[in-house]
Amino acid sequence: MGRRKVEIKRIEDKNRRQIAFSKRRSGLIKKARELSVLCDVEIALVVFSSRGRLYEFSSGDSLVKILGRYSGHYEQEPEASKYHNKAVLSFAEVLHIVQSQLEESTIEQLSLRDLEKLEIQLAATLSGTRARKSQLVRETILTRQEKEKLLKAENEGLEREIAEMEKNEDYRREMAIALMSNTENSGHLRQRQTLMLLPP
Amino acid sequence: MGRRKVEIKRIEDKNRRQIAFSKRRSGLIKKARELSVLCDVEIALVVFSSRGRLYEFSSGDSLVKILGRYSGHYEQEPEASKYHNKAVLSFAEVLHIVQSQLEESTIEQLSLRDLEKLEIQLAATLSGTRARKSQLVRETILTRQEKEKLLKAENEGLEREIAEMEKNEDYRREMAIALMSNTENSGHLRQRQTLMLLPP
DNA sequence: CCTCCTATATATAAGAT
DNA sequence: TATCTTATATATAGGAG
Repeated sequence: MGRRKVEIKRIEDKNRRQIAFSKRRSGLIKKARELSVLCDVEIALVVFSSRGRLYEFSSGDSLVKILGRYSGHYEQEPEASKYHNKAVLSFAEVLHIVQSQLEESTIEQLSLRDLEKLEIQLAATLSGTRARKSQLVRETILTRQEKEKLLKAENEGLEREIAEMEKNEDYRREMAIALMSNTENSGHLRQRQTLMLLPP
Repeated sequence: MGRRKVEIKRIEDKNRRQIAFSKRRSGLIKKARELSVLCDVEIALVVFSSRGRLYEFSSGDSLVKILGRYSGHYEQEPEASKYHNKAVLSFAEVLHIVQSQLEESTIEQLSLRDLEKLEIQLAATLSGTRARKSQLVRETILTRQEKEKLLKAENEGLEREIAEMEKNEDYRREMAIALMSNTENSGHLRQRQTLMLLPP
């Protein structure tokens, strides 16, 4: 698009590369914005320069919404939903670990803006792992036995989660959202849900 | 860039919007790929169509690498560093855990189980940032105008979430649970919760 | 939803400031 | 490095299949 055609391969000249980066980065972000506005869609774009600088664009109102759509996407994947159970297996455990790391330290001191950046990046990263996972899931076949084992473990995990939820008002909603994306059609959940809905 | 100039605002005609989405989406992804190749940088791009489909591009060699750059970025932020350090440390810890769990493998080679562990941890970290964010929001002094704006946006988001959920029986109860646990300080939610709890 | 077509609108490579 | 200029390369709107 310039005076001459450029091959799409790494630009070796450092100077030219930097100029191209600057121009194309802003062009890319502009395009992303246009697409999100014109077509009313959510877009998250993150660019890391080779020197570690971060550039980003997000159409995002709230990440909750984006993630909601995201899980919606996978929830509708029939193949994958069968196996999502697995993810719940260690959720409570891991959540506990991560929270104990983050809670105490300085996540508390981050600004809203910083938190949002963090969210965007986590979401982008997450989407990468999930995409890869669904690909794997399509290729994977689990035996019935394995499934049963997982279900059992999952129920144990859920009990812990619920216990935790009841301890911490602030996290309930987040937990539920997180759970939502991992518990789709799990029949063994219904009973527990019913208990929640119809407390004594 | 076509037969006529197009204003950058939501395309109301559904058909034209869909066509523009398809064309521009592929154009955007192409541009992202070109930028990452030409300038040798990491890029993550995620696009959610309004109907929940997911499109993405990632230059990502490995997530680990991207995460590494992420922490590098924040470690090098001079002004914010005193606040970021701790958080970055925590994040780095998480990263370390992930890495030690996965040992020598790259993300491309991870097992389903490992990917899910990674996903879980990311999701958990995200939930931590979101929880912290909503706390911050609550603590922040907002003008009445700002509050109204937020509530309106939130309700709109909720309406969409609910619309999506109503397509799927299995999620109703989970959402009800999630909403239930936030009844306390969100008056604007109550009405909707009732609807959720007592479906037609 | 694609692909192909064509006329135009945009993006951008070089160069200059 | 940021901006402006200009020639050219690309992207894409509208239409047809």
